Amino acid sequence: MKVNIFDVAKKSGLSVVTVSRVLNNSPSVREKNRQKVLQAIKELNYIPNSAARTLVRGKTGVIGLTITALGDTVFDCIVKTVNDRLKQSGYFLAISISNEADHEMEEASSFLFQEDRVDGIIVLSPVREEQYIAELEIKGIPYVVIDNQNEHANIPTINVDNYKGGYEATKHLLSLGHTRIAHVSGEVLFLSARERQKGFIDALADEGLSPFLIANSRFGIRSGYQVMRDWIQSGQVPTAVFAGDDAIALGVVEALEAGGYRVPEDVSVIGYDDQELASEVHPRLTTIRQPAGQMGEYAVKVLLDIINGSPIELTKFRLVPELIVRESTGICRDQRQNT
Amino acid sequence: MKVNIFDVAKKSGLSVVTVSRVLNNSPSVREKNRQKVLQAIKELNYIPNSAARTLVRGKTGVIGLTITALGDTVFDCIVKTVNDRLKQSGYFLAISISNEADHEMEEASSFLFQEDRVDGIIVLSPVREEQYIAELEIKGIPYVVIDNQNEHANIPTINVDNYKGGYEATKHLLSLGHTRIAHVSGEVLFLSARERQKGFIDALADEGLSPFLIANSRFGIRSGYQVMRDWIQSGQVPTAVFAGDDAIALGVVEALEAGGYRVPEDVSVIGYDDQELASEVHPRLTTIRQPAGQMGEYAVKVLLDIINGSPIELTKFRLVPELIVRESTGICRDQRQNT
DNA sequence: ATGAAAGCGCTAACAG
DNA sequence: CTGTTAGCGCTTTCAT
Repeated sequence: MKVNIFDVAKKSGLSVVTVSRVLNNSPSVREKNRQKVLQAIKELNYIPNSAARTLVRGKTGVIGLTITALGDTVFDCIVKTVNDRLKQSGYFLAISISNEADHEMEEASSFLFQEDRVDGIIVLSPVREEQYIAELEIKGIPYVVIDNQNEHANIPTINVDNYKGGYEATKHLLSLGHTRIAHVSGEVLFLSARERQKGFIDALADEGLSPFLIANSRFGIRSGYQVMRDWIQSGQVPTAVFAGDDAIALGVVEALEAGGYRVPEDVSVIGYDDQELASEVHPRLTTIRQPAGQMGEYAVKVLLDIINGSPIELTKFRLVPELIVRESTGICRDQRQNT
Repeated sequence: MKVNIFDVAKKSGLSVVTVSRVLNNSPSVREKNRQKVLQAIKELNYIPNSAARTLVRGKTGVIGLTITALGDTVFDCIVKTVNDRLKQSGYFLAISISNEADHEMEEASSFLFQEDRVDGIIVLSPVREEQYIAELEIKGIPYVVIDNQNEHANIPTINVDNYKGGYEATKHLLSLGHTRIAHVSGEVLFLSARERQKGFIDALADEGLSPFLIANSRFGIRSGYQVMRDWIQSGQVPTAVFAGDDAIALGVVEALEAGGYRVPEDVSVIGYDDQELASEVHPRLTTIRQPAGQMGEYAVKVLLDIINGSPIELTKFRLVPELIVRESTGICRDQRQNT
């Protein structure tokens, strides 16, 4: 049943070494023999045993990526890019969903951490960052983390400048003539949420303005909906709102429309992330795009450099997000009246 | 740097065999010695080499799962369940995103297929089903496919009864007094879309009714939006619509509200899948829930049975979906007037 | 209860 | 250009 390299050698009338050579594309094999081997491989339906190869080579050829949940189109894009880039470098990608609901410390380790199944790991937006890092350090597994929480950590990271994102989003609103601008943030527990908010406040301050309203809420549609509904009920309606993410933005839009306000005619709404949803919903969301592809690229580059022991200049990257203007933001009504 | 079992043996003053025994929880090790070994392992920070173990044992202990894209909360749930169930059985899960945009045949194989890195594979809702299956069969890798496209294929599958889903969704609308019911389907290229539509038509027929309108469209928000908008513009507004999935439903609701219709007061809308979105959007969507958890469970069970050569009674499962009533459907207005 | 020895399938020297 | 010979790190007989 199980056919191995010896079977192929016998069948092709050559030695295992030669077979191994054609397996590894060694140029030093007579074309005629190469064909014989290939032929035998095909006939026998032979597949090299990866465990044996890994054992002797000392490396697995696979890079792991841990992620906490699917259902995020930005992550999806990152993962796809990582997958492609890795393939180009001759590596395979293995993804592991780390159940964040797992009983605390119990088993922080995904299968990737166990033993030495991967040559390196990309940690994507971890919840328990410290734990992961500690474990990886101990085990001596090369890694890089994308979107980390602890800004002080001196580890290889790929991040996006959330401060700038918040700042730019607000500036966009400002440029449209808005002055009564509110912000619905995601959990301030997240560094990203805090940074976006900071950018928001500073952008306003730079114009001598202060926030019309700020709600420290949660990421998600319902959250945005509730906040906006409450504001409407209390008669406090801004002319523009900067939402902590696209889901919040969607909720805000829903609440606004339910309350009889039109977006963007009556109030403008800008999201964050540029999830797939953002360009499908009506009105299509103006938002701050995460440079997902770039994040994936850089992560792979940094990780591979570390693995190969390449001279590493820099292992901390801070990428910049991009403003995507669509339909949910427009000139401030008050402004329009003046014209 | 690299510490192996011999180092542990030396440090603990015992043989590699004994070390191996404690590694594998063999009961035949004197408690005192077990402690010594454990101690040495800890001090040396020893991690067993999985390649070596795999090589000698003949099995990897990891199950692969291929998926085409993240961003789907139903898949997310399936994957999480699979992950947990597998862990319970002592297996690890490795996920592989199969780039469907890949140059055709070129490299249909994910890293999971290459060589023999996994003991079995769960194929989740494949696009190029036939190709996958063929490859898996040739390589002799145990597998099971969830949500397959080819209804005739005689392979281990876990499916959901989409016909019943479509039928029940329609019956729900019918029970609310609706008679002018329309359907916006996903790509009829998908077996699931065709089956749902069939259930829709049959449910209507059983009441002596025929579809008010049917649009063979695509899955997605914009698609639902466009179809509904066109219907409204042409003055053909149903009192209820059965959407091929939750995204379509969301688009339909948006178009309806943009057109001045209220959901569910003026027209009822039912979705399909019960994506996370469904319960977050306003109004919260009535929908047909996919039994995601169950799918994961059955898939693992079937696959493990195949791997273990257990006497297998059945390898084809057809699970039943569930109607989740929320806010987007209500009594037909005409009906209400009569009461 | 413990250990010595024989591989698991493959590749990396080192000859020829 | 091709083959012989050692292992890679671990588990598994088979003794003791």
